[in-house]
Amino acid sequence: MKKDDLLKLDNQLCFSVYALSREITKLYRPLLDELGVTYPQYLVLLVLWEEESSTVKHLGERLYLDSGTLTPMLKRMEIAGLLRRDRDKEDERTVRISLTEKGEKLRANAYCIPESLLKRLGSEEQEVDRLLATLRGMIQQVQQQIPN
Amino acid sequence: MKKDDLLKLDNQLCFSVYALSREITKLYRPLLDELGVTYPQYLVLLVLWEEESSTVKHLGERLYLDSGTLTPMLKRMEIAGLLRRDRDKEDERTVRISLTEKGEKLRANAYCIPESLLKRLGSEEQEVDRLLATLRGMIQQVQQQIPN
DNA sequence: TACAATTTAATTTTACACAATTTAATTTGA
DNA sequence: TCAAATTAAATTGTGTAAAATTAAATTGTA
Repeated sequence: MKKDDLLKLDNQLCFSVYALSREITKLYRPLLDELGVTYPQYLVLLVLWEEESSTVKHLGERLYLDSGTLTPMLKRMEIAGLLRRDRDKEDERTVRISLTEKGEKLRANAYCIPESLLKRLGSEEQEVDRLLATLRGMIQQVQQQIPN
Repeated sequence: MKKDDLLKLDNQLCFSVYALSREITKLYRPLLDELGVTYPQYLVLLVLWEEESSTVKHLGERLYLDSGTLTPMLKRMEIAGLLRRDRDKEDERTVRISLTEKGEKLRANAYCIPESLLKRLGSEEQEVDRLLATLRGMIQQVQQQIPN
């Protein structure tokens, strides 16, 4: 790549990833509105649908989000009746997160969300899996310790 | 894919894209801090470094951002001395955006930013180009009119 | 045992994102 | 020509993100 091209917007991997992420969020929004949740809340629910119970720390690890983002989000989800936040008795720093019935029930109506993207892409499952693996590998690479 | 797997976080393309985008932003942050700009401001600058002059509308088209996001951002960049915002005399709805000398000078120190990602990924240029093309195609696919 | 170090979540601050709405300017069509 | 429709940017309101900081709890070590 010529040096001049290095700073062209269309050559920025970061921008394509960023823009795609936002476009997917936008695609999902009307469907998520029907569920009554925002996109990051949907991601929280995905984790909780997989696991009986979680903690703020664990959700943060799975979603690469810190408690600055999670705490207000979880509070709003608690207020909305989707989950409960309980201080762990054995270690009071830890806050356990568990779904309510209401939160669990939402799962049944959530299949349309990933399906909408797969339909839009019209790709073979294999292609999607390969891309997923690529992206996950990249996340690990980017997350590596900064040598500075 | 089994129906049950459809809602697993690790199978969500949307999450991988979202997480990667945020990790790249995080990687860039210290470098951008030295330039004195945020990541979205960096994207604005990339467009302006390519073009003599732009408008809020055009920046929005290139970056898929609306004026709710752009206007405050551009205002802060104007205050920081990076660019100017001028009402177009022929169509007063239009606001022209142009770089100051200070804004232009930043370009020379910006090469390290995309380079940091390429170095972290250690990929061949061809691989990156192919991935870029894939992601750009996906953006178009997701952006297509909603058939509802 | 006492205290320093570390951990967990909460809080504070700043900057986005985006839907909805508003304001002002321009274009369109009768 | 003029009102209706459309456009461009600004504003409003809500919800993230993330760095920095704080408060409380727990762990590690002398």
